[in-house]
Amino acid sequence: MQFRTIFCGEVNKGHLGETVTLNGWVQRRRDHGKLIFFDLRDRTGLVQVVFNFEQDEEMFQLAETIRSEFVLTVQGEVVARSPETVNTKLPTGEIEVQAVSLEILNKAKTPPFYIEDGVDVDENVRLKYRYLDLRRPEMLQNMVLRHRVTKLVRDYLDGQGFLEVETPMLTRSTPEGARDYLVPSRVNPGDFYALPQSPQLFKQLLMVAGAERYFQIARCFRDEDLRADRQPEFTQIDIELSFCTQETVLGMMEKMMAHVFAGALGEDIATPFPRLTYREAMERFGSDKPDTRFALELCDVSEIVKDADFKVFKQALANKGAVKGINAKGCGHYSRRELDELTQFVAPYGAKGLAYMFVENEGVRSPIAKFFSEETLQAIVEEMGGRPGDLLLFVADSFDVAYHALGALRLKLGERLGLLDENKQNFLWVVDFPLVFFDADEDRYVANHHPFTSPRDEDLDKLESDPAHVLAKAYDLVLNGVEIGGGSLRIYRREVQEKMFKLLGFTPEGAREQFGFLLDAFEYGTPPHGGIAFGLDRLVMLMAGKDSIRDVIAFPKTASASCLMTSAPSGVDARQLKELHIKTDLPKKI
RNA sequence: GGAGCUGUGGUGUAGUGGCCUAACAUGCCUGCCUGUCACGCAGGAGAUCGCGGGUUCGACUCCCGUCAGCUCCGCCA
Repeated sequence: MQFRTIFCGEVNKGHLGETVTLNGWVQRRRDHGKLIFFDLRDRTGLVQVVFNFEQDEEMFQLAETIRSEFVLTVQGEVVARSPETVNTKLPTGEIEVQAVSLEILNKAKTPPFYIEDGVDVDENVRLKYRYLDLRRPEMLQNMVLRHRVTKLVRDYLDGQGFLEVETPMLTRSTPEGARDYLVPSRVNPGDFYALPQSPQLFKQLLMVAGAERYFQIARCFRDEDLRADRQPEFTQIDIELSFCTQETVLGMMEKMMAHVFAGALGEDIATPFPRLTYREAMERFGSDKPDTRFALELCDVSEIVKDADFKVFKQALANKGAVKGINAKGCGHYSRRELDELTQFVAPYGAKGLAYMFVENEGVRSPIAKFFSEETLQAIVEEMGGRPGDLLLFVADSFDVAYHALGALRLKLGERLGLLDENKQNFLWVVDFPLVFFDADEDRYVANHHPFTSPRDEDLDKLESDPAHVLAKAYDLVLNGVEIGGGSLRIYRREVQEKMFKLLGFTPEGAREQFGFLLDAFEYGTPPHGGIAFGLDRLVMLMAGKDSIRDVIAFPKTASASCLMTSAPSGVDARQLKELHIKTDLPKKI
């Protein structure tokens, strides 16, 4: 007989008296001799199933053989639990299912770890048995959240007239930017495709093609070292539109974020988002992706200390650097050991030391206090808003090092002082990025964003004379100190694009060889256009409250870019290599 | 390319030179149990302490190397 099939987590008092069919996995078995309870689990949750020896001896004996993670189909009557046996911890705790038939669809080996939330298992094991890890409700919820976010994005963009278009995964390698993943071409021996770092050029060509509004949930690949928020393959919400201004893009994206957060988390996000210029972000927070959930802003005391006779500060200023500080509010009790720890913390960012001053009722206590006049010390304390009980920390170095070190230190202090409010969603646009910066190693200008980013109109004339001070029509979206998206208005005139390539050190021939198709396209009526790309993994990670994008990617890679489940990457057999005309040249293993 | 942390039954941990014939919890197996829900009770099996070398009378413990995972710096247009 066929009964209504129902999800485990959705059985409720409305089904009382009904006989239903349940499919799922055995979460836990509680065997009382002549009475057995199971928690049956599916995507939606748990429900308790009861087997009674007296009701059906044969079925009871079958039930006795069942173990964790067996796959069952159970038919049974939904009955109310007596008040004293209600389980208030379970959404389905007011009812249970009295089994009338049982079929074991499949047995299961004992899993290497318990399928439940909050298990503390080595990530090696979780990744090797990812299919079991994903059974845990927490991980399932992350997948559901990710699905909802992409659906909300699609719905929103569809409503705005965007077309979802797929662009190639096998594309041309470009030396600019990150390392490419290369794919050998069998048909063209010795030639390689590259997997896309982003669909950048294709989306611009779609604008030339008249698509006007394009988006894609696009997989991107970068062969660089990994981090908690960086995987070799990751997903972008890639967006481009024609006939737009920067305001059009930012306004539309703010609405999209509000739509996504409302739909997926039920959270109201206030728009418009605050904006900071790149310069202001660096000066106040030492970062181009500031976490504005807490203050602890950087201060510049260069002007105040410029005449003081302290060698470290003097030297930094003589080298056109700066003396920057941060007021660690309420850290006046820090020990020598804690200060050493902070000094060690900033070392990898290039800071050669960390000067400190304790603000006390009697004045400033510091080993370097003797180098400054009383007035200077007072001016420093005043500038930094110091009150008794505060600790003032300083880095004197180049601007780059001072920002980098203090920006990192600020985050560290924010974390230590418990200032990272997990209930806040602080969106922020960072705008007016420099178009290029000078790379001393390569002895040339390098695009800050990418070579297709448009300079601001008012800076066009500086493109050749003073490129370092040209600002770009570029913008990043930052959420709680994480860069979740970035974009720009693009260059759409051939002559500007050629100037840009020249600035970046391309010869006309070199530019033509690599980007000839783009330059050609620009001659056939290219509309002004621009766009943005969001890191879907990072966005979902933040929404899920996780610290690593691995938790929101179904099958992620480890820090050494390998998959512990499939053992990718792996060697291939000689025949495959021969067919591709590839010889490996590896150092001999000892 | 560099730095740090971690690696002990299936899982999570304890063990910092002889107390280790490696402990605890949980899981697993067997038996008992009709209202449990992290069920309970009794019994049992299960680990060459990541791998290789060294120091030592003696190494899970110290040293060197190596592998794997994690975190960070560099890198990531």
